[in-house]
Amino acid sequence: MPNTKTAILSTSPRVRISDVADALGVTKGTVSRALNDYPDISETTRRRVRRTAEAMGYRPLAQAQGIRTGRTRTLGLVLQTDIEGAQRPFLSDFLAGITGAASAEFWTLTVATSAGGGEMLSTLQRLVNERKSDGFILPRTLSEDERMKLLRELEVPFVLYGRVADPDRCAWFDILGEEAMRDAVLRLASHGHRRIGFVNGAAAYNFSQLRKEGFRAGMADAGLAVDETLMTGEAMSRNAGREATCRLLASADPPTAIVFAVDLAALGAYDAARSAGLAVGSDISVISYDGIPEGGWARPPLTTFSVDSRMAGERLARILIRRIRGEDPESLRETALAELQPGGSDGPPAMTSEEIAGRAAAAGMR
Amino acid sequence: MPNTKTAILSTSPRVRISDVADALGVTKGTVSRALNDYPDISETTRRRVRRTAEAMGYRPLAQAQGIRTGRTRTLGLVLQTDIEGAQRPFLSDFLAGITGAASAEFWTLTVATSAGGGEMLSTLQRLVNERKSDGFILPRTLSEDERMKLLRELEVPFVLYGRVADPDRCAWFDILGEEAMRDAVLRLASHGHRRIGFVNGAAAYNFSQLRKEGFRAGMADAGLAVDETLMTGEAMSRNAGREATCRLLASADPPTAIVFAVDLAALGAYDAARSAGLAVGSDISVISYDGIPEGGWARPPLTTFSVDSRMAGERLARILIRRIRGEDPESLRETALAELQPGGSDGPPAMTSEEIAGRAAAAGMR
DNA sequence: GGGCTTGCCGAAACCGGTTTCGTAATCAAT
DNA sequence: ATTGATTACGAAACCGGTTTCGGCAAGCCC
Repeated sequence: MPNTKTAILSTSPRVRISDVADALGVTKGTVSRALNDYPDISETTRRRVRRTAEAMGYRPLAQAQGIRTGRTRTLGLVLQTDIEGAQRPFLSDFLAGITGAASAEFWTLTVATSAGGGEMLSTLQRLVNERKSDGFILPRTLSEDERMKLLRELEVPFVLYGRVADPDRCAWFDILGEEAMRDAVLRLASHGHRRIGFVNGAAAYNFSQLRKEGFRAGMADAGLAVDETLMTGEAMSRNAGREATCRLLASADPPTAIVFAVDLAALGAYDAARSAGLAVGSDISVISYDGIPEGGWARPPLTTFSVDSRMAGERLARILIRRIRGEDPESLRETALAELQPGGSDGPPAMTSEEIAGRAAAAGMR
Repeated sequence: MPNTKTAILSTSPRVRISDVADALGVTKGTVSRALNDYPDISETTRRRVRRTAEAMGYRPLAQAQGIRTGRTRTLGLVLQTDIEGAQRPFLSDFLAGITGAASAEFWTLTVATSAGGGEMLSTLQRLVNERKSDGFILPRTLSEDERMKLLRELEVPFVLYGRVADPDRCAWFDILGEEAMRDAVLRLASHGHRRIGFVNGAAAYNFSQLRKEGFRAGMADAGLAVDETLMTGEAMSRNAGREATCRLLASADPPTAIVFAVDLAALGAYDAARSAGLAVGSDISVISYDGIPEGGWARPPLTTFSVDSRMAGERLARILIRRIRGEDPESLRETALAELQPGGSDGPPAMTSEEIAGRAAAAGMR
């Protein structure tokens, strides 16, 4: 009866697979197969191995497994840093969500950044090539997303934060922004608004298409006609939001309420309203989407549909892990709703469209 | 003459060390030693190996190296997510700095998060144990930093973002916040202010001690006496800043200017000033520190000393890499200055201390 | 010219795992 | 009882590197 050491009570040096094997009197191959659910291991042995491994605190070294399997239980996230503010406020929560869910299954997160789109692709390549990541979370899905194309080609698993028109081999998680936009319109309509404008985000993002559709759906549900002159977009920053608002206010028959696809842009509406001498929340109503903290500090606080970034990170991580483990992407598509966070930026219209036009003209917006 | 393949023109599969060795007609041991500067390789061979490896696009697989060497060219960063807003605005830039500098030397970044301090320590342990990180960047240095103690004990390299009293085996990078506080006082004094208050951050952070000293140094340089009743602290959020400001305004002989250690707190001063009917920038002057974007949107824009987080990330990454490579920590200590970003929140005093006291009393602050 | 270094490299062990292959033992079928 | 298939595991190769060890050849000294 050889090999009957009982090396329990592991000190600081790592417990290796051979330690577990020795303690059980089997070979490390057996331990490995038992832990990885190979079919040629008896149920009895599997249980014995499981128990002892657990008791000894054995955790396989991901990088050692990786040299044979090619996988190291690592998620990848490449952030694009040249885009306007966008992900800033959420980033911390988003990362917390991802790493929280990942570490629960003993996975980790590798983060990289890139400036331009080209650099983005080469960064993905590099991470794949150096096996620093088994798959990727792709935030900010574009309608035509080259990251997606590349990873499909390389046959590297990924999950989108956002949806996409061509769903071939795509897993995703997304917040139903279109529902929020729809609800925003209905809420404004119930306040009594009939002329409602829409300021969208950049058209390159897939979410912009969806939110626009949601706005239209809301208008239809409310029995209101969409005035195409009150639809504008490409507003991803506070400044762009201010300019877009000024354009709407300067129109012949300005809106009494505006729905924004992006909070940052909605904050610009505050600046524009101040210039025109209009009070946000009464003279002009604003509802937006994102739930950034600055919205809560604004006066009046911004009414917005807030997104739980931490939950998004968690669910994305879990989906990606299942995807990497080989599950069918078609079955890995989840969505959630944004949550209305009522502020003081919307209410019954205190002014008519004509009166607003007058104020705007007086402020020299026309 | 065996082994004379010339497997140039690598296709998609990785170039392995054995490919390089075969191409040169040497063993992989020789290639490895040549690339890692072993002394027992002739200069001629070393150059030949270098050139061929480069030409073939060979990059060693970090995880494969790691199983023998224990190191995988990976930096670690553990973010604490339960603390108020603090790092939010900078995080994206900070990460961009770290990963930019890291990837330039073919290193990567592993990010983890933790809620409490205890979880923080176990997360560090886990990353070290699973060899997911060769060393750590520790942001937000505390005066008594347990992370530091743990890593010292485990003999894992780290670099502080911030300085610390006990510099034993510590490398660091820091912004000289005390200099900024000093300059802030001098600027206010040159405006003509003589009663200047100070609102510090949380005392647990080492930077708070330093910034307080900087404030005192500035007062001394300006020939002004420090009134201890005008010194307060623990203001890390907008709300806390508002409350601290109210306390100062409610004092018998309130300040005409306040220096803040943290931008977020300074924004709270805007709220307090509004409540008291005081105009920031004239009735009451404010200068702060951090350079968060919200400061620029405030009205008037916040005068602040801004920190280049991207540069901080870059330098921290470079220092940590050198530290991991074995350089002496004593030689790895760098600092930089914050840069004054003038806004409209400071200027010559438009009111006396008595007048301010009157306004505060009228607003019911007393 | 013989012994002793020294420089330089090949051979092989090693790191901590996974996976293939072969085979002893068990079981079912003839 | 013999055969054939199955089960369950040991032995060993393997992944892509690093590091130790040993030995050949050239250089040095006397």
